[in-house]
Amino acid sequence: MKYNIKEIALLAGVSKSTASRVISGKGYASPEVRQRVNEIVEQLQYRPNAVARAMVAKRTNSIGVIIFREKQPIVSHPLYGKLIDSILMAAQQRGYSVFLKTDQEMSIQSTDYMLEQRVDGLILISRLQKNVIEHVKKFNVPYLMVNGSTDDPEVVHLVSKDEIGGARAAAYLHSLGHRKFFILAGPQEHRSHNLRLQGFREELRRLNVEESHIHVVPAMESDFDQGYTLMAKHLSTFIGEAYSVLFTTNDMLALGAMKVMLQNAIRIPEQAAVMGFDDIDFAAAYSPSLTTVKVDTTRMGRDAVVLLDRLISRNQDMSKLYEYASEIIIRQST
Amino acid sequence: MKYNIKEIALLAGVSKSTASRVISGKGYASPEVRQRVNEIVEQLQYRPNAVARAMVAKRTNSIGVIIFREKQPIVSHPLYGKLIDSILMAAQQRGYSVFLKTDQEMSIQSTDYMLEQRVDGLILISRLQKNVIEHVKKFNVPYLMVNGSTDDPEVVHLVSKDEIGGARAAAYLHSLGHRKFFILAGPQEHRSHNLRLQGFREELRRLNVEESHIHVVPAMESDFDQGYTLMAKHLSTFIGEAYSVLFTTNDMLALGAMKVMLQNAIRIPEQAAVMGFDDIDFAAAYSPSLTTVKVDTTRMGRDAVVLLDRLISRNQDMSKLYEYASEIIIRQST
DNA sequence: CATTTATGTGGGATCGTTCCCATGAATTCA
DNA sequence: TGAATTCATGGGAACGATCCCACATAAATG
Repeated sequence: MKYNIKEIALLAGVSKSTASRVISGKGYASPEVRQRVNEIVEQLQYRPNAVARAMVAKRTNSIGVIIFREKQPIVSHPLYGKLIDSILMAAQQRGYSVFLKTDQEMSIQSTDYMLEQRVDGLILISRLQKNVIEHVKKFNVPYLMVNGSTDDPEVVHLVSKDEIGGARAAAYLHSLGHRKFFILAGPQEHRSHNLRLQGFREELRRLNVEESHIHVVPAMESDFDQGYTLMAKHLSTFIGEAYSVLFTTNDMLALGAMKVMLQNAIRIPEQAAVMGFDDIDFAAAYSPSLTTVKVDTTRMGRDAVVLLDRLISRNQDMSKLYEYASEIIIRQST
Repeated sequence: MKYNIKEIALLAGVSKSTASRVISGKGYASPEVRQRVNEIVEQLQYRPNAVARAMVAKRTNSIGVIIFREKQPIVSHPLYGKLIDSILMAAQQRGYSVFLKTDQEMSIQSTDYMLEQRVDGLILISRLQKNVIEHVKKFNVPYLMVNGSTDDPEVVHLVSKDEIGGARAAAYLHSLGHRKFFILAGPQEHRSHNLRLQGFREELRRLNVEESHIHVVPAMESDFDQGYTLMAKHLSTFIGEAYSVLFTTNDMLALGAMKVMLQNAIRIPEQAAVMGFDDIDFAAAYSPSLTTVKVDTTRMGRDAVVLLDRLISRNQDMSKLYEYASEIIIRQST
């Protein structure tokens, strides 16, 4: 049922070398021989064994994507899902297969089986501990990071300009006339949450908004439930002190908070505006739809593959840091 | 920088056979030798080459997941994302790596590179053409289908009991007192959409609901935008003829439609109730949250891996059809 | 003390490709 | 016509592991 190239060669009446030349498409072979071999291949539905090929080529034509989740599943995460989607698409276009792996604790082991030379390169997504980078480095497998937090100048990494995004959000809200800001800030050990908040506050300072008119509530998680819970808890403060706008460091928090507000008959945006960050699909779908800062995840994913591909071919020195601008998407919530 | 077992053996002062025995953990080796080899392995951070291993073992310890999308990216699809998540989790637990591939047209080629013996088995998700199954069959790679539409009794497939789910939804809505039903029905060539609609109508018939009190609007797509567009178009009918409830064959359609209703100040559920199908995460998050029929995707994904694993070990005849019950989740929209 | 049995170890074939190199046949050129 | 060149093919090593089998050596048995 399963043939190897030797059998194909035998049936075509040629040597396996010749058969190999025809099948792989490199090297001499006369038209007649070519035809004969191809016929047999077609007839028997022969496919060269990728493993054996990889063995001699020292190239598997596959890449590994490792993504670190905190608690929840990650593929179904509205943001990371998009990222994976675009990575998948770009990789397939370039002839790469994709190994996908998620891991809860970003332990050294989680990368281990990717380092058994079964992938040509690695894309590491989200934050990870320093020792893991060290570990991966040791194996000199080409790799890069997307939205991770590293200050290692040797590591190629793709990040969004979260600080600028935060600043823009602040400027935009201020321009609408808002002067009292309520903020739900996701885990500060996360690069994005941290920078988004920083950028936002910085800009408010620049705009001379009084410090006492800025209320920051720290969030331990960054999901819908957390947004809901925190807003429910602080609703009285929010209303009592008449904050006119809520800014959150990601969309999920915003949507969760918005749900509380809607349940309490707060009219959005008339009574209070809401602005998130990420532009996940549901930001547009929610009612009212959510004004947010869009991160072009799709482009980041595509670029990650392109860069990794280049890294794999080792044919050029490249810069290490790639930053992605973010864009304000105005919707009904402001 | 990269060592092979021969070099490890040399440094440990043993033959590669002995080294192999220590490293793979099968076969004799004296404690001293064992220790010596392990030391070298640790010191040089040696990892056996997975490709070479796969070559002789004829086992790659990886499985392929192929998922067919119509237009949009699929991983970020709220339902399929979940499925993939659980497959990933289960596969990792069992020591499998996962190749992920999405394909627009479910062409024969899309499975091709999975058939080069680089995976031990295949999980095919969503519908696919008949000839593709034939093709995969030819290669006798173990495989199974999740939520695909096939009547081939030889193919192992996992499906949700959509018909029963539809019936239950109808019964539930009827029990609430609804007598005029407006339905948004997704593409009928899809197994799930088709069966959900059938089950729903069947039950209404059983409950003696007049045919003229059932209005079915066919949808070409099954996403948010489609739900929005169709509801916007048929809103006057909906209101004019005083339908008291909207049922859709999936949540995305429901959410899209709900947005139109909210924008037109229709009070949900007082004025009109809405019920979807799937129980995607955002069904709970929406405001008002959506009553729906839950499909236990997580369990399906896990089971798919378990079954495929069994199929790979070829050690038992197993039944071919696995059906998953669905459960009504009551929320604010009804 | 000879023989069997247990205990370790190493040699070499094997998996299915690719690719280098040698070799033979056909063609071109002086 | 003989040498150089091109064209076409095949032999065999290599990739890096596993694993069968043979072979030592030591321990146990009669």
